Amino acid sequence: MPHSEEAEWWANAVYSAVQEIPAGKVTSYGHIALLLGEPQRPRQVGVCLKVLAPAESGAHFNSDTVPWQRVINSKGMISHRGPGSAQRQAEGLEAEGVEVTTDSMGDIHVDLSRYGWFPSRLPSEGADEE
DNA sequence: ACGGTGACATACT
DNA sequence: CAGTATGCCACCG
Repeated sequence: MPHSEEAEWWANAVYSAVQEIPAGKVTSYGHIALLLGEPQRPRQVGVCLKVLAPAESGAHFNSDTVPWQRVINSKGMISHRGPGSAQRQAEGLEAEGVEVTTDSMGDIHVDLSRYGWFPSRLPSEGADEE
């Protein structure tokens, strides 16, 4: 878990925003940051997902309640971090109906023009508050 | 304690 | 058009 209130606010905001991504759609780290009003912190979006609690942790936000797999980079590719984790992310997306393609180099692509979700504001925010 | 690294993106060279 | 630099900040050694 985060160690400061700032970090916790940020992580909370990131997870909430990610939960707004409809099933079958994907968005980018940078866009999440943009929606949160901090366009210069796409990396911290990734950091939050990296430190996201495991599903069995019982935390409010965990890898089971937050569709972290719907967040990819702005080029529409899933970067290979751990062995096979990118593959798992791709499979999860396919299970939601997102068509993914793997090129000869092993890079997994998602067609953002078809599956990209890039609203100018979070639907929840547009409704009220702030 | 401190510096390098990283689920990224943009700007500059 | 490809490589380099910078911002951001939690995490790891």
